[in-house]
Amino acid sequence: MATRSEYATRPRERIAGVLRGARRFFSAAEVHRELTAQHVRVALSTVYRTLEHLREKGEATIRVDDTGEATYMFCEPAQHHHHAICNGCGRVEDVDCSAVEQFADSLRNLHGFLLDAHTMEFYGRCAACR
Amino acid sequence: MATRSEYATRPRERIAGVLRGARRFFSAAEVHRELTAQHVRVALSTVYRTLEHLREKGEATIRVDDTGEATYMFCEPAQHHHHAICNGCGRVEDVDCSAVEQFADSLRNLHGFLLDAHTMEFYGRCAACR
DNA sequence: ATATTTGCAAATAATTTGCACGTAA
DNA sequence: TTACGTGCAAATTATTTGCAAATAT
Repeated sequence: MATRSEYATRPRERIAGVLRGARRFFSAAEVHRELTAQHVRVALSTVYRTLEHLREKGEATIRVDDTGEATYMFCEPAQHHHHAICNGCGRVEDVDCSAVEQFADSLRNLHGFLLDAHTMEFYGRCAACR
Repeated sequence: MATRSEYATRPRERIAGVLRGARRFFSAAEVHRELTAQHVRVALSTVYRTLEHLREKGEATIRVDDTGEATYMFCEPAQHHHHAICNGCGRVEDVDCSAVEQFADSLRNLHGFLLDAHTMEFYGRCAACR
């Protein structure tokens, strides 16, 4: 027993390589396109499975963009933080925000709402793109 | 000229009626299911078109949920505010948050990031559900 | 009248799945 | 070996579109 998965295969390495290439979110189609450009043939379904696999391992974060497409990015365990996404290059910066605790209090006071979780994203221009 | 659309049709009234029924987000499928339950026959494509139409008119807000499904809710012009979504009943409460201005400043100072827009959502239990 | 809206069926797009074959350990 | 991974093609799901018929103004 103690069946642990984890085979280091070429397709997986290449897919992870694409994510490692830039700190931004990639859709399965983008990863696949990138690999094709590198003359690496991988099935699109494998890209989907691998991205989901990375997420299960906690190595990647998922984000459903406003068109409904799922995108992934390498992202540390993420002790709660938020993302600032550049509209120019897509680069993502982590934003720690402890001030959120205050929101939680006012939410309870003003709305009687008990906070379990929250998401925040900021869009704009990173230092390099503006 | 001055071609203005806007026909008050029965399907549109019924679809709007569903949204009016609860202050929460509905997917096209949910609206359609609801109407079917009310013995109102409307094409699913009409639901899609009508929801999108309501959004264009500024009467409804769209939200792509974590599964990638588009959902809509009636929502006032929305002088910038955020949503507190109940995990129990889905009810949505508006959360005004002027404190965000402060975030904008620290973002610029800490990351050199110029903020254009942002989104925030809070999940938890509303007063009625906890 | 006539411009807009609807229903229906077919087309897309993103994602998932079944399965025979390939491969890491 | 043999359990896990991959490719491929077919199946799902959510959403969109073309077009003739229905409807609001």
